[in-house]
Amino acid sequence: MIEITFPDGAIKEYKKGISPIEIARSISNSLAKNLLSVSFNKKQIESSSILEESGSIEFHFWEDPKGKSAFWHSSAHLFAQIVKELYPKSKLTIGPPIENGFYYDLDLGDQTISENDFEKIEKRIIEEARKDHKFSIRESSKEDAINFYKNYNNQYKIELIENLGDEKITFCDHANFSDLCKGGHIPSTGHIKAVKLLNVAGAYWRGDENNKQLTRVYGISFPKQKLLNEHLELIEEAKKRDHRVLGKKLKLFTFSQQVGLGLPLWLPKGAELRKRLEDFLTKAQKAAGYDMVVSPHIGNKKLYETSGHFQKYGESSFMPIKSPSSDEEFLLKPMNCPHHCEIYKSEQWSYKDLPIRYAEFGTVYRYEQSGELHGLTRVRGFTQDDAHIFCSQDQLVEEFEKVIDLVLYVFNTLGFDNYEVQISLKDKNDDKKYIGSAEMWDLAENAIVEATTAKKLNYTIEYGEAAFYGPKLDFMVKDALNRKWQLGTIQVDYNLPERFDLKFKNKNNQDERPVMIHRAPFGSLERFVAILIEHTGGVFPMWLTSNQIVLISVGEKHEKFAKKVSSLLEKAEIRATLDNRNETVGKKIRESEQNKVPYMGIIGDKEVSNNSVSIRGLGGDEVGEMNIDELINFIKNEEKKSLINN
RNA sequence: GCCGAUGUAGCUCAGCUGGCUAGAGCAGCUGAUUUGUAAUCAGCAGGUCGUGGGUUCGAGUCCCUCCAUCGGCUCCA
Repeated sequence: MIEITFPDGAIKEYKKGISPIEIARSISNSLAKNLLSVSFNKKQIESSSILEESGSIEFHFWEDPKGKSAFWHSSAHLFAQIVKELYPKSKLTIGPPIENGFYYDLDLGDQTISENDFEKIEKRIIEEARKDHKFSIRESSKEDAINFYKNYNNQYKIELIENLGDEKITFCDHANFSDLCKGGHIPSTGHIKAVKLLNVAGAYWRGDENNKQLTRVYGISFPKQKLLNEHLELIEEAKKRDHRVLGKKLKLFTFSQQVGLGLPLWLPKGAELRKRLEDFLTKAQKAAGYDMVVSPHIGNKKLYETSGHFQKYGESSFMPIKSPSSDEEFLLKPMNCPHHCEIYKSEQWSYKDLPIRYAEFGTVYRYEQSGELHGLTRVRGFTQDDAHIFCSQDQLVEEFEKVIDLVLYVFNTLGFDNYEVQISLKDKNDDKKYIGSAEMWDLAENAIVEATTAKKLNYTIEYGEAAFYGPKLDFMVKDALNRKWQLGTIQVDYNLPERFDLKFKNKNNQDERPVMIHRAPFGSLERFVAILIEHTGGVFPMWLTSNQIVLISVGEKHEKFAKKVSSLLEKAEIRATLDNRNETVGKKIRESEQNKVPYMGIIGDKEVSNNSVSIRGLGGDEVGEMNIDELINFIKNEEKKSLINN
């Protein structure tokens, strides 16, 4: 007998050799029927695996991410089976579950899969799923496994097997199909009731640009058709929040081919919004002891050679600008740090002066590859809310923590509560990508981990994601379609102070090197506004919106009073506009709704005689009739609330 | 940069398997209407169908080039 511990702490005895699905059945049939996957001693296994020893068990269902992942993993197997059937010459490579669905990378040889083929593949998948094939795991020797794939001439799988080392090699079988796989499947294909292939894309083998490009097919599957429909509706809804769509509708920004790719043009409303964000951060930074500086849009190439940026990015950047008179060359400023280093160097510093904090809304230009441009989130000209802190080693962790506070303050005020905190360290196996000594890197990495831990942030560590001069702490936020974007970033840097020979006098009147913190709470104004649009759906908080209230006059005879209200609101510094066009009230309200203006003030006979305005909230909330002073107070109060509440 | 898809008026889209002067709604302009909580009515104007080439008696429609956009990959100081 073996003892099985359940998540609630209950312990039950079972016969040795029992499988998890049998245990589930012993509890209830419906439990077994809905069971998708199982963890035994925290490790996800097959529900048909034989249990030889005591341990803890946890059942996974659709509602559980581990259940979904087993479900999508298994769907990828089914997909692969059908691909091999419809495209016999194709070679399978890898096909993992992802956050929303699964993908499979295929080498199709001279064949192609296009979106037109999806329907027939989906149909075959469901036909096959209905046959309720069992998934079963089978061990294999390395030799047999390699021979199996030699028959298929599949060098990819062979490479995978060869890289497995001494691990046990297993296949997963279902129907007449086998795939190299380490396990974690649903019991049988019958659970898969709906499948949708989403798109095809190119993807490099093992993620390396120098390798062959494979065809990646993305898909998603569900245990109920209804869930698929809901998922597709959700995607449609999310697309409506796309900042590129809303940015156009709300007249915030535009692009022009004449101006150039990835070079955003801010329209008046967008520029206003952006300015308000800048003012908000400027105020917070002033309170946190920052000083504003300004640096030019170009800099001598030598500046970036000193910093090391030119050696790293020069070839793949905008080409240097030559001056007419001599052989000097300038670069469009790709980052602000070297300029701030030179500003620091313009004076002598004592330990008593530190930390020095230079902030600048610095516009920079980077030649991003054309395929990477994406609305406002990835552009070639953008403004960083940049700052550089020069401090002593013993101030470092405290300064870093203060920056975390500032980033969190910005995120909280704007309602970004779903951020991920990522510590980006260097790739230990590829030192060539980085500059600076191992000791410096250790100091920098430790400082970040220490400060992040002290702030009790829930972080993940990503190796190989560091900047070339130092590790960083990134705050990642998702867009409407769940794509992750880096917004806030904080970086520790020992390298630039060295390269620029920065110093200060310490207590013993000796020269000492400051440490540098690079930081940007927004990341860039462009990307931040993009994500803000997608999160708010264009309904900005009162303090930020460019138009707080639209006054709507009912008829011509109300215009005079409406104008008076309008000018009184403006005098009170309320952002109000007057819609006195010769249109119906219904139409004016509709347009105000579409423009996402938070409040509408209706002015007709009643209001003129009462010396009042009737207020309607966005979405149809009736706020009520109020006189002008009340209205001013109301708007002011709403504005204040929107800034404090979050 | 790479893979795939797409590109018709300011915007959203129709235009089947190639066949007369390319359509609609919204927006715009003009006029009528002076309006009470999500679209008043009528008229007008607006497109060398992304670009350049080719096939054809004939191309928005088929083929190729380039450009741009979208979804990914790679990259992201």
